[in-house]
Amino acid sequence: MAATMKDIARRTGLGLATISSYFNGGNVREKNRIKIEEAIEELHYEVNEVARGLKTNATKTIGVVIPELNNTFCAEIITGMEDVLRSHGYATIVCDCRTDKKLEREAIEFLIRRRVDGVINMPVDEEGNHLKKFQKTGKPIVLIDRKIQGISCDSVLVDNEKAAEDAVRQFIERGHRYIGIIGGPKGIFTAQERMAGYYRALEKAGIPVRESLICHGDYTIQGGVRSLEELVQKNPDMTAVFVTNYEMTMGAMIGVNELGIQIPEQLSVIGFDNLQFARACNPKLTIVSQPTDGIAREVARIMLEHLENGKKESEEFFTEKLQTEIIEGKSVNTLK
Amino acid sequence: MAATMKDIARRTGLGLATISSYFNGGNVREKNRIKIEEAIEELHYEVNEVARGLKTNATKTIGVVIPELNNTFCAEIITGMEDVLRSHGYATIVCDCRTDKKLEREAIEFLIRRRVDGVINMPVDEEGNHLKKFQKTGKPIVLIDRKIQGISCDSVLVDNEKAAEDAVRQFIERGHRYIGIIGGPKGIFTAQERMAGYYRALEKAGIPVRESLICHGDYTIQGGVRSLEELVQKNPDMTAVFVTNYEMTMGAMIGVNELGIQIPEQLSVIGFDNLQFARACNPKLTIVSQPTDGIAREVARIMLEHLENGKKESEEFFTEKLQTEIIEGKSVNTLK
DNA sequence: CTGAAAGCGCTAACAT
DNA sequence: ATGTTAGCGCTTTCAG
Repeated sequence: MAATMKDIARRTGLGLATISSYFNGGNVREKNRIKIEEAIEELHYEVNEVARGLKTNATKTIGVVIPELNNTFCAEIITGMEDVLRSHGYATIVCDCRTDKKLEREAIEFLIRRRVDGVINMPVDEEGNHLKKFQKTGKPIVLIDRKIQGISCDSVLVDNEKAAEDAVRQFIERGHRYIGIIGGPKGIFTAQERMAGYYRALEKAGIPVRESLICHGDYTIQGGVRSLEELVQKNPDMTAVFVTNYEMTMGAMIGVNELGIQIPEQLSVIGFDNLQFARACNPKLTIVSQPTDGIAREVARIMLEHLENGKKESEEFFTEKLQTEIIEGKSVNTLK
Repeated sequence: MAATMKDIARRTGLGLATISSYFNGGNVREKNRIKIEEAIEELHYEVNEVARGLKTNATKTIGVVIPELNNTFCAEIITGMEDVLRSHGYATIVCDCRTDKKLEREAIEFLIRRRVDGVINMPVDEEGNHLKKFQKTGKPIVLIDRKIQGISCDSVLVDNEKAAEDAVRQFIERGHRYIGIIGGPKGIFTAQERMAGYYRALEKAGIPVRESLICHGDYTIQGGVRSLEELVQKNPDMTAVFVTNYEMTMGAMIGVNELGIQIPEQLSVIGFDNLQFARACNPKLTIVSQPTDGIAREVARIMLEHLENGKKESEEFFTEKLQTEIIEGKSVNTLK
């Protein structure tokens, strides 16, 4: 068994409180401090955070629930958050709910049982029912990518509608009129926003919407492949396509390759996320780039603020909206 | 404050042991079971795993320490492991050590303090010093991608040497003689093995090794870009290049694009990992594919076996070696 | 500055 | 089958 504080108390002849005080930054006589440190060394003592957590009712652990770890956007966000949280002594338990509402709810319950100090969630269930129970604990929740009515908490979002509008306008300005979109699942907030941006850009330009140019993918690579094939097949006159997340962008490129379509001569493309992938494409892809690292650090910062300063429930909750950026490649053709 | 077992004992008029027994699969009279369930419902009771962990000396938590979460190979492994571990009630704490030995050691200490039941590690420190302390707890360790002398534990590896040899032989059989390699960091085990495979393939074919064709990257995208540029510049006669991980493969493709090199006419390429990326390249990339999901599930399975069956320290430790596969694309030219 | 003692929420004997 | 009780390792009064 691992050494305990009792062991080191016995060994040094000191009382428990002194040892505890040593670990919690209290004042300990120089002579005793040395004795304690020797004992720690010899006994290979390591604080038991579990016991500490039980006593202090704070586990120094944050639960993170995301739809797919295997999605670059999510993975990048987690990397950034984990970095800052751990540097503040917080552990991160990541739960991948596979874009499944039931699993998402179970993940939250799992985290409640483990008494995490806070939850960071990129929600699948737009109703937020899964969060109600955690909300009752009074511990902080920070949402990524979506605000939820009825759950009072901070949210860090991206201006998805503007991102999509900008991308589509880019096509329009270059003379495109038959512009396809590979959107996300209808139930997903970000997907709805991006779709709204598409509509708005067309509307502002007075271009009529054609149903067959709109395709709802599922944010996966295979979905991207299928959607691209479908769009191309249904719309021989389509000159441009906007793809609304990274996985589907990769899928669309696969489709383009496998169909032998030339970019941008036969088809102009604007993708989403992952600048490096865009650079690796030939020709380089124009993409909408989200500030992933900024989101990650912002989310972690907000969470820490709640945790350390004990931000009260009564206070106002923030909704931060970060801006995206279009990184130009050579995948958009200028017509005429 | 959250409800406790005491609360539900009071509410039902039952004793603590009965409640505990209810939660741990013991026999409880039908009438009481109903009362208990009602109380749970009304009080929104959720088991406190922290307290349980303190008592049972088992946190049902596994620590995972990896070099880069932001590396697709790692992210995929984690996804798979987390899936099976959580379905068995285990939480996963992931620590990204940024390929830094000091951070790796700190991560392990962090996990020791949190009393995780086991550690899964894709080690950066080839000496394994960081694991010594955890080893003393007698709890299980499973290593990914590398075996470490002196640390007795199971390991799940990939046959890297053969993987590289196969790839290089593929070039040789198609008539290539000036074959470059973008290897990994010299200190990394998998990188050494892949490099060894390169040497072996050349040796078997009687092709002399030329130093300038060997480049040590750092397993990052930028490293891949730089390495490709360097190889091309130093070796005007190079006709093929083998890239030894995914990130550098993407980097190499970026380099190829930015230098305007035609694949496979001017340069043949074999990459590593990520079939989907290979498909998205134009032309489709030939790659060495690792069985990531297989590794993930195997690692998780081994860990669970230790945890549930209490596999003894005295027993033999396994070293499993999984095979890779070459997925052919159109990026390898046949010379004359 | 240090020691003694209570208790966080749970499990696991041991009684009944 | 159910109740009682003693800790698990720590923090935190409260005394001294």
